[in-house]
Amino acid sequence: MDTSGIFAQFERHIALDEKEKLSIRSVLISARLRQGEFVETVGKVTANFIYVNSGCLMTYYTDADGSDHVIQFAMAGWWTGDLHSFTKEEPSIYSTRALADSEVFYLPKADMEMLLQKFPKLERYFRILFQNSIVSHQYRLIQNLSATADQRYENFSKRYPSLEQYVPLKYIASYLGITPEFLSKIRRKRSGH
Amino acid sequence: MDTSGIFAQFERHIALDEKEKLSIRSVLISARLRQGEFVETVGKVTANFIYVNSGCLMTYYTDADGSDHVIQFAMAGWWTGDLHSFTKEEPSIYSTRALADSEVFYLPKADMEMLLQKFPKLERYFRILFQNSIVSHQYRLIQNLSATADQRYENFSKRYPSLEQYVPLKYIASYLGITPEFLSKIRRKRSGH
DNA sequence: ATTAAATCTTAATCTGGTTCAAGGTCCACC
DNA sequence: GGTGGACCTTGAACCAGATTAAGATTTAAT
Repeated sequence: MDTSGIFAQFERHIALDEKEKLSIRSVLISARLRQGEFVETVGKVTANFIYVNSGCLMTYYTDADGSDHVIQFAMAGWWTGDLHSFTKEEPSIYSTRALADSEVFYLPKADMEMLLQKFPKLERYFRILFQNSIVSHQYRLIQNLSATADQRYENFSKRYPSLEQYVPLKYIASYLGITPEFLSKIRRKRSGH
Repeated sequence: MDTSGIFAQFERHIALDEKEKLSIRSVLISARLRQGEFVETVGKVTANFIYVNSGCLMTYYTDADGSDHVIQFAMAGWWTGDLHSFTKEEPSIYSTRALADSEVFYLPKADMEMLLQKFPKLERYFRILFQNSIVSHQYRLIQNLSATADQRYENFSKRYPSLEQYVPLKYIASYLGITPEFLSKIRRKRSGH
């Protein structure tokens, strides 16, 4: 599978020489996912950090009532997975699945740790990645605390216009923290009457 | 000011020798804050990453209506600040202030970058710190999406028992995403009738 | 092509939580 | 020791969004 995308991603924050790329390439596991296919399931330890090369993945939490709550969508160029399970090696409370046919690279935990030891600049890469991710999480939190469903939907559409193609509305509703029915109402109002 | 706490914190994830500690100590700026004092205010660029040595700080967002929404509390041993403003050097949308008399260390951005260059193991420290922070943020997001105010309050009390001493209830309500009035109602129900 | 399943919409009703307004409590400060 | 101010509580009216149930539309499998 083509690794130019993932290296372009690394090189947004750090420089890599051929030797380093070779090491990284040698541990990445490429996989093709069919739409709907599960990557991680509740109860199993997350063995890999996941890079989305193409397509779109979704990570969600299923509560006691059986309702799903979307934590994040991951498009091409994003990393995803359950960091809690991955870090602590405890069973995951989330599920991750493909929303469209997708190509991903798995980075197994042991290999990731090896790479981090061997190339400290990768620590820098992931430090920056996670730092930015915190900013996004805080932004979303603020949105949920202070904006109406209507405003949240508008911001979501602006922020992730491409997602509305891939993603069924019910998952967008879930991401926004509302029901599909209410999103439907919002959309009708928005579209004129 | 006593730096043993902050180094103990570093050493939870990385080992530091005396030379490294000296470098770090030489750039940390210690400060004492009075209860209520502002550390960062809306509209100004966040110049420092902030370590809380003792006491308790709070970071919050003030929306268009003038309501405050608490993003995080930071107790002794925690780092805090507006990572967006700090990273991008854009005006902060958050305020940070002391909830009790507190001691903090400021780590100015330029010094932090210098330290990260000089001691790559600090990249590792902050990578782990941020990685864990993402897990917490996701946990809170899930709570807000799937649990009732009642459950959220219960979980908060269990998770941060010490905070209920420092923190006025109205800020806990804000953190939970409800009004003080409704928190009051929840507390009454909880305490018998 | 046909059917079944998943998704999206509509409308009526209901509820968790807000808003508004008032009163009570606990300080700090002159 | 009283007065002002921040905080907490209470209750009534209200609303954003949930729930329930039904129908309409799209998608995918046979």
